[in-house]
Amino acid sequence: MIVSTKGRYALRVMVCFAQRGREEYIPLKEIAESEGISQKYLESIMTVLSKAGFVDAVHGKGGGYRLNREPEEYTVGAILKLTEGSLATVSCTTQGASACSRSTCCQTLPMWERLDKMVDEFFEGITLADLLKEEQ
Amino acid sequence: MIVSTKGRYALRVMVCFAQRGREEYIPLKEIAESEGISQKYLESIMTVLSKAGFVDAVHGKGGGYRLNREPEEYTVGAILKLTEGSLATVSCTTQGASACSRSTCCQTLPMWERLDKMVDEFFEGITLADLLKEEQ
DNA sequence: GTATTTACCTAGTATTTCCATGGGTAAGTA
DNA sequence: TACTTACCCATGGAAATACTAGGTAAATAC
Repeated sequence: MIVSTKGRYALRVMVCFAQRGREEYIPLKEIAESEGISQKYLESIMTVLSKAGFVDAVHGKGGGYRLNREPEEYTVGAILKLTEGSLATVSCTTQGASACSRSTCCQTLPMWERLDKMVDEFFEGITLADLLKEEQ
Repeated sequence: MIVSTKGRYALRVMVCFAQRGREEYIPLKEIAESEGISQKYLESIMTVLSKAGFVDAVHGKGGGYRLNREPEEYTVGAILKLTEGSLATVSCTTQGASACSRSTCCQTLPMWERLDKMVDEFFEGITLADLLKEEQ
């Protein structure tokens, strides 16, 4: 598995906010219920999104969260990298060249690097606006 | 991370066998030492490769393992699927359509399915022979 | 036929990551 | 002042990961 619930939840929630527009603030409780996600768990995810400036937060009644920018301006890659920390497919490529003693002669490393690049380009090529258009 | 050490070790070991040809059997101990992998851990991986008919095993002195087929006939995908069990990037796509109650209306599911397909085609498009040619 | 070498089998275990849960505090609104 | 909301910190269970340990069975060499 390359993406855990944390990143997947973050993405789904961001899609929700994108659908709702930037007119009003939506409380976390509402999003958690409509998406069927644990409210407490979602809190920790929203904190990350908020601190990174992906969403705008307001306390008190009538408060909640909303997007800070237009859906076109968020790539799936940016959201996932923020919440997941890394999207590396193997640890070989994450830890830098010095981590694995065999990196200089490893026959499989170039393949992992190509895969990482491909996955990164895939995620960077999709925005929230693209996901909104998605139909089943 | 999409591929754990188990799959990565399996791949590296298969490359080793491919490099050594099918003339002689190579004992696990030799491979483990040259690759710097725990001998005992590698045992469990070789058992899987052996049972699947990917390698041929012979007991006693002069015994060991060797490839059963030519390097061109092994795709990276086949080796990884065998040892990792699954190469699904998210659990949404693994557990079948019924697993996630939101699969029919999920705005992100089509993206995960496209990613899975892309990754699968990537791995299926590379053989052991291709890895042998790899240069750093 | 005994010793050695190798693969094969079963079980256990320490560590880490994942996926939350619980309880409180601070900020803003009616 | 009461209420609603975001924010903060600590804890815990479950599963996976990456081994480790100790034995058994098969083949070969002497």
